[in-house]
Amino acid sequence: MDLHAIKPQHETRTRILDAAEELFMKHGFEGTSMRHLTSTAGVNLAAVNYHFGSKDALIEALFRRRLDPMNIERIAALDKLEREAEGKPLAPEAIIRSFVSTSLRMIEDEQGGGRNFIRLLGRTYTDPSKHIRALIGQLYAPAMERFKVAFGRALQHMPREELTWRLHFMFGTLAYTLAATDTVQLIAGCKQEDRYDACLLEERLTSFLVAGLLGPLRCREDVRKAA
Amino acid sequence: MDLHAIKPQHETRTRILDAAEELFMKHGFEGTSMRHLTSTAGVNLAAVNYHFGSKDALIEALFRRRLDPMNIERIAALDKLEREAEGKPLAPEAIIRSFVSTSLRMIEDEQGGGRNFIRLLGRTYTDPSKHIRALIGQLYAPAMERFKVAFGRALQHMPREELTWRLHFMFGTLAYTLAATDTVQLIAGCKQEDRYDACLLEERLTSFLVAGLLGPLRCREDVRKAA
DNA sequence: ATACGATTCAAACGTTCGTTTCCTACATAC
DNA sequence: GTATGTAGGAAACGAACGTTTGAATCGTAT
Repeated sequence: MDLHAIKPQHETRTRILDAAEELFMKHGFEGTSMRHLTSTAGVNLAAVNYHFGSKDALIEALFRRRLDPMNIERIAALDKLEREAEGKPLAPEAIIRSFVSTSLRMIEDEQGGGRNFIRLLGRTYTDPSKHIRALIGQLYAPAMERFKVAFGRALQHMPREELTWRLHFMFGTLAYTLAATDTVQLIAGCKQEDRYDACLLEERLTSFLVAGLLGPLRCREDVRKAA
Repeated sequence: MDLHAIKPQHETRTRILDAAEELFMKHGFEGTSMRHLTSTAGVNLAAVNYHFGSKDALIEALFRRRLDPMNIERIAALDKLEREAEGKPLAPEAIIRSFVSTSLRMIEDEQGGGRNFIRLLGRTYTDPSKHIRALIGQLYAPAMERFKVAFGRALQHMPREELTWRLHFMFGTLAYTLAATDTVQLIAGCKQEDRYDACLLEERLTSFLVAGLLGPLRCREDVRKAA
């Protein structure tokens, strides 16, 4: 339990988590067998159950490892924004950026498994398993609450209900963008080169989200008339 | 092979497809076993392999049954728009509507399994399996090409590359919205009542997408400066 | 009545799944 | 030295998987 023993102590766990990110991203949770997973990680078949307890517990540990620091970072970025604004309302674009860039920067993490995780995460928002969706929702809850309040303050003229929906759409756009880093082919004709240019992607995505969030409100009559 | 024999002939197939939509949506492809599927459908375990050949072939048939008519309907709606416009460029909002409303109207299909299918479809755009994503892409290809051209004509000032990305974002927003009809809780505080009001949802989603699509372009300098 | 193709059925196929067991290896503490 | 607790490894567990088989059943045409 001494300090100089810590690294080898956790090495197996880390190898398992890294392999899990890669394989769960490639083949899904149910599509990845423990045998495939442990042999990719270069550990014994029993290692997952020894270190994590079960496959489900491994999945939970996998998301906690990345998501908790990510959301802490997001909240810190928002805190910094608000400190600098000194009480003045924040620009919606700045709030969006502080949320989005945390995810996008991880896409460029080539050597670390960040990119694998991000794609996996984007897809898991709509995972079939209620249990997994609940886990993700729970891990996101603190940051989400914080950002909802911030957007509410920045857009005081917008009805709360409308805001909730627009945040939902924004969140969905981000999730899909993260998950579909190679589904771009669906909308054929995309150049390969800038697919992973996270900086350019952040600009494109941000301006889309800002426009969507600030788009003109429709009054009830408009809605009824269109129906 | 006579006409009066057709209904019972296809009843088992239909029962299987309906049950598959429900269970694949609830538990995913790999999470749904043939035993669970066939017992839910009220048919024999061997029926799937007899009528479809394999589980994979069933998945393909499932998507073809709904997606082909949907895309035909979409293209027809676009044709009608262009006929009525008599050569004048179409309003982007009208194009968006003709794509989106086909999906959203199916959400309200309670008794038919339309809602199940739509949620399943929205999630499958980012399915782990390359094979399945390729299938979806192939089934969408004709309609997608058609809509890309229509948007290109409606937005001649927009660089093709930018347009491609915005269509990608729009498609993602729609996909997530369809898939996450109960993940709305992530952005907590949503009223239950209007969750499935497809008409209201269409208005909200359309105005978000229109705003995002038409949002201000950023010139290269803006992008660089922000980086 | 008989023959025949299409469909349904119970049972079994071999494989793979997540998990567990039990043994060994190796530290550190006494 | 011996004891002790942590980690790795080989083998096996029972259960569940997708698929196949061969016989039974049905409706229809001869």
